[in-house]
Amino acid sequence: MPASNSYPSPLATVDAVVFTLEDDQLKLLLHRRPNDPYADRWALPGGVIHVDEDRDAEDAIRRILTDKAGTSGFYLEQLGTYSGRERDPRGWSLSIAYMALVPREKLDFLDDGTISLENVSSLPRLAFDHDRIVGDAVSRLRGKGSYSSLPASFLDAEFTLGDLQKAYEAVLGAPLDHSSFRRKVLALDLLEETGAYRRGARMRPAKLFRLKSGISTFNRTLGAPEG
Amino acid sequence: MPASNSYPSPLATVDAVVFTLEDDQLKLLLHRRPNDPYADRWALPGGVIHVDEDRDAEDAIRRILTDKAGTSGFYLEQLGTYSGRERDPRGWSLSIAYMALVPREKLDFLDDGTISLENVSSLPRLAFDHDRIVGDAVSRLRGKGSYSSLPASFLDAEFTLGDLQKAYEAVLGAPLDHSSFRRKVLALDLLEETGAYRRGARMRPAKLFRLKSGISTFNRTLGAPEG
DNA sequence: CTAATAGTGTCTATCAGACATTATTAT
DNA sequence: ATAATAATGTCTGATAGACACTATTAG
Repeated sequence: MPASNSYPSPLATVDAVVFTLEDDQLKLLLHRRPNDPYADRWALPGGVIHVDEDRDAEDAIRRILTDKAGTSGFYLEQLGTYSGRERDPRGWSLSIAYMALVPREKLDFLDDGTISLENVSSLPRLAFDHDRIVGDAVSRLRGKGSYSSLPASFLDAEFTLGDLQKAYEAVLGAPLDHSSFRRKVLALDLLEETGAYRRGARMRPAKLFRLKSGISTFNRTLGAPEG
Repeated sequence: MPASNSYPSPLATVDAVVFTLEDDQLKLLLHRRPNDPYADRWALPGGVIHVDEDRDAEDAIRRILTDKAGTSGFYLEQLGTYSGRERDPRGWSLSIAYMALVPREKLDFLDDGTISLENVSSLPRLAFDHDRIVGDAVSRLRGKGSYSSLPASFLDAEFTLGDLQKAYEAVLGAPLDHSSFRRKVLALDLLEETGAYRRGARMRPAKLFRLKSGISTFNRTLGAPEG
């Protein structure tokens, strides 16, 4: 319920946890802060909403990610909003946090030391409350990974079942049974064969698949995140 | 990444979708707007964040719900943030939306026509983008209802398995098999008997249970929201 | 007795997980 | 032939869903 004008509005920003897969490892994109507060500390890429330019908050984070990571057309989902008096030393602030899943090849940034890909399991301490945001993002990714086709967002449009299984394993952090994985994924009827094959050194060629339509949520679980 | 001060911040508000159970029906709390825009239209209860008074956004919505619905100590979860230039005719705005689950007896409001409980399946058209927020809230509630103990939040501290099943059925919008429900709920080991019984007219007394600890997410599904 | 809800027992189709086996390529 | 990955086959224990049955109260 938007209303009156007697109260000052808190500073509104957007931040993103950008996941990608590199060497079968789950990594995320960090940005080194040039200025105070938390100068030189790693932080999530983000920025201030431009009310004259951004149609909504999602617009704002897409603009910023295109600027900082040279990427567009990726999976993006709102994580939640982090707010309060304590999270920024400059005062009451509010950040709408997003989670993005990007294939490694779509990321294009200057490797000048201000942007870096870090392994999710060995992150440095981050600025603001960004450690907490990353924790929430990893939980969400793991959770959704077990009942949706989310991990396919890390892959190119065409991929093999082996690629897909590796993506799921990286997301869930656990190995999956080869046979069960294939059986269940194919039973979900989300993939279609392209007709082509990928050939590699000294091995049987693998069928290439692509995602069928817009369906992305399963009824059956794929891996076992827990017991 | 909170930052500079050259851009104006959008108006920041909080709104809540307050669910409750009345006559085994899923209902939600609406508030009739006294002023423009959308004067006389039903809307979600909400209000502006008071940066001098509220520690964070959750604090703000709790303050407002206590004022408008006379309730506190209920289940509250952030739904998401709705933002943009179009959602409020007065300009770029941002609302952090919450979902609350409250037992009917804990709701205490004046029945003066400005606050009302409406059946979820027959809602009037709401102000702003509140129809969309309610839709998202119902989806979330249904989704979580099938793999968590969320629906128990509608009940008092002590309840029978029959009460619990009715809560699940109201949330999921479908009848559940009596025997399977009991078997699965008890297997989850989330409940403990109080030792007492509830007696009713012409029927066998039912054991009273309470929720055990803070656990609330299942590994097994309870109802079938889909197939 | 009956009505009403509480609570238990059992059968069956399905399916996840484990594991074994066969297939196809490059060297 | 061998190494490597792709793809298929089969067995088994667990369990969701359906349904029938028994238990305990008030009137």
